[in-house]
Parts: sequence; C-alpha cells; structure tokens
Amino acid sequence: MAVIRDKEAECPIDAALSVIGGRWKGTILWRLVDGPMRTGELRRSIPRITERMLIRHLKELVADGVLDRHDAQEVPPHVSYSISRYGRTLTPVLRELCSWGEAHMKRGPAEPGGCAPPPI
Amino acid sequence: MAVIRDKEAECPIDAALSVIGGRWKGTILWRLVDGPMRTGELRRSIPRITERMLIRHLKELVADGVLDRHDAQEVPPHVSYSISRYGRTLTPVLRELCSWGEAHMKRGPAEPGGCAPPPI
DNA sequence: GACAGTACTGACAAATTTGTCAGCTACAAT
DNA sequence: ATTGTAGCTGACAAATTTGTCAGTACTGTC
Repeated sequence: MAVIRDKEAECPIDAALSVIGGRWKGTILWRLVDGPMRTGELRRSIPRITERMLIRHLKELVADGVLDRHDAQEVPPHVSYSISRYGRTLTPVLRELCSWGEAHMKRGPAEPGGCAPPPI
Repeated sequence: MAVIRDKEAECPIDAALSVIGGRWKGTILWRLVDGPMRTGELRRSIPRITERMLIRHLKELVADGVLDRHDAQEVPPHVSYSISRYGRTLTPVLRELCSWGEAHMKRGPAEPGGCAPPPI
C-alpha cells in the first residue's frame, strides 16, 4: 500500500487511510481492541512481524494519537500500548473494515489459517 | 502504505485494507461514489495522479470485483468505470472512513498529552 | 501529412517501505 | 566478569510502489 501521508490526502478517505493504512497497522489495532498489551506480547502475537516494524508502526500510531504508550519506568523496561480515547473514535471504522474483510475473505478461494480473534 | 496482499492478511481488517489500501484507491472510490466516470475524467479530477497509476489501480479494483469496467467498443476508445454491485457492499466502510477522516483532518497536528521530550 | 484525442502498455529510474542484523541501556542474577 | 532481559535504535540491503517517458492503435481535423 501506498502509504498516504497526511499532507497529501486528497479526500477524507485518504486521510483516514493515512493513519490506519500501514502494512501491520490493521493487525496491531485488531490485537489491541481487547485491551492493552506489552510490546513483546504484541510481537509474539503477530508471528511474521519484525520487532523493527512493530515498533515503527507503534510509534506512528502513538504520534497520530490513536494509541497510548505507558512506560512503567522500570528496569528491565515495561512498556504497554493501548488504544487511546481518540483511537476509540476509530471503533466504527474498524468494525466496518472487519466485517467487510471477513466477508471478503470468505469470497472465492479463501486463505486457510484464518483470523481468529486476538489470541493470547 | 503498506500494501497488504490478500494472501498475507493476518486478520479481516488487513483483508479489507488489501483491497482499498492503495495510494490512490480511496480517492478513486471517492470520485466514483456519485456515479460512473470515464478514464480521462477521473484522471483530470485527481490532479496529481499519473495516468499509469490511475490505470493500474483501476485494474486492481476491477480484479478485486469492486469496480466494473464498461468498454463502449468505440474508436476513439470510450471506457468508463463504476462501483460494482459487490463494491457497493463497501459503502458502510467508506462512509465510516470518510466521516472519521473528515474529523481527523480538522484535528490539527496531533499533540496528545504525555509526549513531552525525554527528561535528562 | 502533421497533429490531437482516447485508453493503455512497457522499460526504466526514483522513492518509499520493509527486512536483516548488530548494538545500546540499566540493572539483576549467576 | 559474564550473561540475561525488555524495549528500542541505527546502518544497510532487499523488496515493493510510484513516477517518468516513450510508444501503441485508431480516427477526425487542419
């Protein structure tokens, strides 16, 4: 995709996609809808993501105000992420994306290995 | 972004984003919600898109079943695109993306609390 | 004939995104 | 002194996406 940067958005749809349109951002938000998770927990729950990409996307989502980052200021580090108050305004968007996506996956030769709701 | 290819989708949200997540796909769909448009009409209505990208995205959207392509079989060519029946199932998704995107655009540069520069 | 309009394609380069891999911090346990 | 931990960063390469530019086919106009 196709990352659309904020300033380039031609229409509201693009503006929204510029926030949630990264390679792993949908998955990350999907994991977090059920509650906060620690960095390593997220990483383990998304098998094919690399730590680099996870952290990069988390930073972007935090910068966009969609996620909150909680640092327990401990050693070793203890950081967790959760959907922010502003991020929760995305709920209807995510719900529609999710239900359409479910139907779309069932259409034609679907890919096995499904998309059960967030494990762990 | 971040194009997510169908087979790689980890969750329904990704599956949906794999269809509408291209650099210009949001804009294209946005232009077409009001009715069919010819290729050149679309191109002129999206100032910064190149013909190459427009056609490439149109082909992908047609391949995903979201758009219909009508070729009048005339010379010079007369081709128009419209949202297909299946594509219309995207309407609620687009509506939510659009209204969230509108609100997001009005929300100046995100400066969420807690983003103070590192102490030290 | 030269040129414009329309939808589209292909080769290639530039830009952007992602992956790989090493290393950092600060403390605790061995 | 060495190793381990959790979260994170930077350099670099690979992969992917996008832009640039030329060219196709056919017809109508000057």
